[in-house]
Amino acid sequence: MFTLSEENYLKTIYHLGLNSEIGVSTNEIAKKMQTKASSVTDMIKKLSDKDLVVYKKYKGVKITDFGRNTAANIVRKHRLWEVFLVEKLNFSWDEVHEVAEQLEHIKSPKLINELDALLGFPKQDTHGDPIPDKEGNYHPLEKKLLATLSIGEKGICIGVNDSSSEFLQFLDKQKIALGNQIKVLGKEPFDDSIQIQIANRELSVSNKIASNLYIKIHHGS
Amino acid sequence: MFTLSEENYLKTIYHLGLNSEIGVSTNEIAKKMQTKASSVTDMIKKLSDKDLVVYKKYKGVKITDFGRNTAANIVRKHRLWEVFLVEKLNFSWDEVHEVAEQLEHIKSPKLINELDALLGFPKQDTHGDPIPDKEGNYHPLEKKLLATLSIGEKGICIGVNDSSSEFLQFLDKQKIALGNQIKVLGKEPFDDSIQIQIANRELSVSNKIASNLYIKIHHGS
DNA sequence: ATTATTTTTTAGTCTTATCTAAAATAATAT
DNA sequence: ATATTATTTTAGATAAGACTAAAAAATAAT
Repeated sequence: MFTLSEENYLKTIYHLGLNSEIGVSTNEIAKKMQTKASSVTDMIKKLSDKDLVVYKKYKGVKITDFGRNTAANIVRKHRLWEVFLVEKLNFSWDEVHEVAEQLEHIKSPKLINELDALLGFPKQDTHGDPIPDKEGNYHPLEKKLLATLSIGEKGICIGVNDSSSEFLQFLDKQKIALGNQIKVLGKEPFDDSIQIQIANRELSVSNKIASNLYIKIHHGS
Repeated sequence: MFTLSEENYLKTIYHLGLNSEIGVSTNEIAKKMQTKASSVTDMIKKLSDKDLVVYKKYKGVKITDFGRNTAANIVRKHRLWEVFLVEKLNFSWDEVHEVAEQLEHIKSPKLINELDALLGFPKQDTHGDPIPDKEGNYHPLEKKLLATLSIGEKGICIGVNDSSSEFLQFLDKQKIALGNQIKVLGKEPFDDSIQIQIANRELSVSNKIASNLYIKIHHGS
């Protein structure tokens, strides 16, 4: 079994390493975890001793299969708890993260599998992120950032990149929700803002917003 | 906010002090928590610094109003989670304790109050113990140990003293459940066993069992 | 190719929570 | 009242996880 700290480091390494083949650097981890590089080095050695990562001095870390599996299980717990909080306990999607950060460390396989069943085996969490199954497998959604769409393209709003309270509350205020259909009406080169149609309304959103909103593209029909 | 360790010590002191006016001794705490007396002394000082207990050297500790309130809140969380695990996640009553020990430390007032609502504001947990309200108040049930009843007395089985898996599984096997009506048919002086009638069956239970089962007495009618 | 800069690691310190062994105090027995 | 025993506290050590400051290695710049 792993400590709270080990689990948090592992999760960070897992997320940082998802979209890159090369190792994750010490500084990257330190920045993400708001800690010092020396603390990261210490912890990396512990994770390496436990075969969760492969560590080469000055070369960063790479997660092992065992580490990836362990991390996916923590992510599974985090996301299932998020769904639970929203669906069963009336949390809004900007309130769930902090509590899920705590709940993800609870150790009980039965608990999490029963929770999964209670929620009807959801495939995505409330931010549109996929929920790994018991074996750690999941299907990443085919998605593009709104900012990368061309004029005329349309799709469904399925996730966020930044899940800070501020951003999520902004979306709520603008009545932009997951599941909404979005169509790009125009793009303004001057400030890179984007004109969109969403739920029968027309809206102009800044590039910053558009860079944090994931869209699932309609293929074919 | 308090550390995991502080919360666990406080909870133990709260429980040990419930039925006695005098202070709780260092050794009592050490025994209950499976730790050493010197560790208890160290922690007692920390709890005292935080005004959770009053500590006089060599005289044990007494919990303060603030400490009692804090402890009651942890107990509230523990017992609500137990109900949740049994009612919503198909746990049996002998499986809940270990997981609830973890869940009771999750910090989120909204979480626990919504959970309370989801469960329909239960007043007792699955072992018959009362659940404190938000303010830390609760009504202890009027209860007697089965071992203390006289021949002919009857009542309802409402709680257990020992909530170890072994004991709870024994009760399940004997089909003794909370809510069952029990009548004392006889007492055997030789081994202090007790003959009872429960749900139309007659049963002889040992003194050890009878000393761990709480009965709510029928008054009047 | 040698500096200069950035990144990473090491060495040493701090805090929290634990322990053992010894000292101090309290309780008990004679 | 004093000696014995039991309890509690202190002193010092250890391990985990974090930090600062300095050294080492890798990268970038001239």
